[in-house]
Amino acid sequence: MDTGTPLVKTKLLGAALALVRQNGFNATSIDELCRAAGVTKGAFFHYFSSKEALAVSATQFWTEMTGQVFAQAEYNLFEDPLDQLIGYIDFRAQILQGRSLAECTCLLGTMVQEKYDSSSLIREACAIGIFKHADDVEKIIRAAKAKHAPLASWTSESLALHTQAVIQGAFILAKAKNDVAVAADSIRHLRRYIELLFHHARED
Amino acid sequence: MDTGTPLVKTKLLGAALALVRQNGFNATSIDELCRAAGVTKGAFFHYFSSKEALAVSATQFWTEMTGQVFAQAEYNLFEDPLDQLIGYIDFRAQILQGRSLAECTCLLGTMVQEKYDSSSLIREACAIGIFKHADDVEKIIRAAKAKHAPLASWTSESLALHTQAVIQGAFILAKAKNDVAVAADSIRHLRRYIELLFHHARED
DNA sequence: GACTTTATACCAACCGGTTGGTATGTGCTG
DNA sequence: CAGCACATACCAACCGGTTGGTATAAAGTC
Repeated sequence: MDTGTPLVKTKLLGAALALVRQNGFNATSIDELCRAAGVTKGAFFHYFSSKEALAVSATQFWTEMTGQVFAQAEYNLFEDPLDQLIGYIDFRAQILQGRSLAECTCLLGTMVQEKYDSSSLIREACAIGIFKHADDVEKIIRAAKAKHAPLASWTSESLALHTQAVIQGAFILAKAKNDVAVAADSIRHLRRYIELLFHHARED
Repeated sequence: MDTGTPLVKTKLLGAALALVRQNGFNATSIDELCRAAGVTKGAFFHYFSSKEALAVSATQFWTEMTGQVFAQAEYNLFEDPLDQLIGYIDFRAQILQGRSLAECTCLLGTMVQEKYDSSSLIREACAIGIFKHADDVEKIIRAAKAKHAPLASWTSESLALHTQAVIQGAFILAKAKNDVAVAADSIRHLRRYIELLFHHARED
């Protein structure tokens, strides 16, 4: 069996996801990372040329991982694209349940806020992950719009981006309050907005 | 004239706002802070017992500063509370115009994302600032709801928090894209949501 | 198929610079 | 001359990154 990527590298990336989501990127030292992964520093620099390179790899790792989670989620099986969209929103809310903040928040949102100005490489890598996911959501929205609200003035793209903004912002409120419930509340507002948007369009 | 707070302390706090918004809290060193403020390290530790204490002071400084900005904004003069609310949203969008990311994003959102798990003091200080502002918005929403949508099922509190989530999330997308326009787009969706919410209520 | 070469995968020790923080000094004010 | 408001000098710990090295295995050579 060949997994393609060596075990040590995967362990380092896994440790990076956990530690960066908990303490942020700058506060996570390479030594700490190696300790968590049970790996020496030499191994780290064998696989990553720098801490910045690890960050970029981590965003790719994250994007693949989460991409699979969403691709395998139930809501994709719904027939009506509007049901898929609402299903996606509900799925985002469901992910919050029973999870600690570090377990349910977004690595990319966390990292880009720290590094957007100091590392264009990391900023760009985060952007790719975020907007790729937004694009997946946009496909659903576009189909839903074509079917239920073809004349609506809003674009599928801007609504897709808005869903991501709400979710990212919900995480920040949750971190401030140290309680994921407030994030679920905000996602519920997002759900209602989308319902109103499509409900309104049908009445036109 | 006695400003109450010494000039050196104010200069340090001002430098802290600028540097933390640009590079984050962890990436901002005390030396760098002193250099930017034109002050020695001795002066820093004369006014702040630790870097953490500076962070807490900075959140209070920020909350007072932004509190004044919103208190003096035009939208407060509108008669109808719903106009005030829409005016507030537009004001938030307007702030983005012509400003760099570091100049228009929220210190508290930036800081709480970095420190929510590692410093409960900073987390709490950020929470106070964020939820105080949300409370100001809630007062407007409560008045608007009483007048235009008294029977609506959503609470003023959760809608106020949602406005803050959207704005915070919009900043993250803007940082990822390195472009404030995407934030303005999301705030426009927030505006439409509120309009739909109140429009819908009137039809009941 | 024995022998050499080269590349890979790691490791422990170490490096210069920076970090948050301190200890001590100094000038100014009442 | 007491005390506050700073300035200077310094420190141990930690930072990201480099070093010189070893063990293993694949690849080329005769």
